[in-house]
Amino acid sequence: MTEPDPPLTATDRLRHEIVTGRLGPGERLVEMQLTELLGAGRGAVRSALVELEKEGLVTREANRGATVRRVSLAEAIQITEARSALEALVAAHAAERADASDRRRLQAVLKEMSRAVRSGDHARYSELNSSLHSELRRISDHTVANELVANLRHRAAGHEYRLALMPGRPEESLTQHRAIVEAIVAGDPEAAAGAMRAHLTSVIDVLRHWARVEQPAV
Amino acid sequence: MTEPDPPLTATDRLRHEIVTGRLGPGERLVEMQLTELLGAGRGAVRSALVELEKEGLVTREANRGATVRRVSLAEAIQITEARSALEALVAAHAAERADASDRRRLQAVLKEMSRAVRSGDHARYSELNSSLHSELRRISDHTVANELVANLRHRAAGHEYRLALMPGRPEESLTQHRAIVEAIVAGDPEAAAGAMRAHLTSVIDVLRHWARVEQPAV
DNA sequence: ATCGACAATACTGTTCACAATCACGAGGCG
DNA sequence: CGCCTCGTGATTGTGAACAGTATTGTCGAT
Repeated sequence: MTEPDPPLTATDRLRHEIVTGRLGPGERLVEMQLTELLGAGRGAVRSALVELEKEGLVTREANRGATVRRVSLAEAIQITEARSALEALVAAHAAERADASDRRRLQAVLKEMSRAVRSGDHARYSELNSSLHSELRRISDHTVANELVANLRHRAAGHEYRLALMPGRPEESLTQHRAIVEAIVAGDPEAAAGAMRAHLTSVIDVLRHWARVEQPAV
Repeated sequence: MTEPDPPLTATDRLRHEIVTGRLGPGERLVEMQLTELLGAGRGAVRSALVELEKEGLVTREANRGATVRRVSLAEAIQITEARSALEALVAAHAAERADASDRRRLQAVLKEMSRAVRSGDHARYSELNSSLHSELRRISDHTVANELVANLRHRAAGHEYRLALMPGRPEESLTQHRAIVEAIVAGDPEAAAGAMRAHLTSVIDVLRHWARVEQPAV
């Protein structure tokens, strides 16, 4: 009810297919086929491809068509670095602006996350993680940074879905989130930015670890 | 000869018209008129409008057409904050990767900037400023962050062109750039990031100053 | 004179057909 | 046997016409 009108566009649908992995990296995106898949005219499909190219989810070569973008681990690291810089900014702003009710809500989400970790409920934890970020987005009220962050999260989605499966990772992630929330509740922008950076730095470390373990190239 | 093929697209031309101010904020962008201005078909024009909307230079309302985006001072500040976070990252990476020849080039550019300030040559200084950023972009080798920065610079172009005209501003800017270059030459990522942040923080301060001086709204 | 219905206008959004381009493979030629 | 040339098919890129929608101007009633 709070949302007045979410008329999912063709672009939204196509993006969803990509970030959820139903259209895998390297897959060809033929305009005519997408018209059926998305139930839209070729014009709308073309427009969607142009948009998603700007978002970094799709590559297009002249006269050769579009494919789902293949993002290397090196690029995933860059994406997360950029996210780190921007989310630190968001956290700092949130720390400056959070009022009493905001703080209560953040602590409530955190407590639920803690519960989800104890019971090993990954799906629930991931969902709460989204809630937390959503709260930060709202509180920070930093449209520009938040828009860029949303884009970057989509881009790296293919690499980050594995994070939750790492043994011991949820516990580590939880303590980091706790540090972030505490800094914001304390109204300390510097600490909030630092805690957020620390969180994403640890994500980057995991990615780097994989870079060493897995085959370097395809 | 060094550039193999720069076939300026319709999008590039339209973006140029906007960032240079030849198409002012709020101006209506009628597709049919743009076909003549850009020498392209309506399809290409539509595509360009979609792209520039994603870049934040244009707003489009359903069935009501597109206009040049009006970016408020508050938004310009947000844009510069995001730039600050990302350019700090770029500077840090540059500090880590710069080799001997990179350092020489940076110092050469800096020396020329100093000369341009002494002779009061604003145009030359602005040009060298671009050169410096271009060097950082190359040295840092951080595709993701640099792409976002380029976008943000375009967005705030309408507000930043006035900066150079402020009395005493070039001198202040020069010492800040010197600090950045010195940190990179010293190979100190933390210092480089800090110096870059300080530079853009001072830009933000100027914007905030204007926010108080000028009429809040149009 | 003010307001509402209603027609005229000016666009955008969509569809269709066709031209342009590229990948692939067959066939000729050294 | 390798390489170049030339069809052929698939797919993108483009132009023109048409439909849909918001805005503006007009006219009559009150």
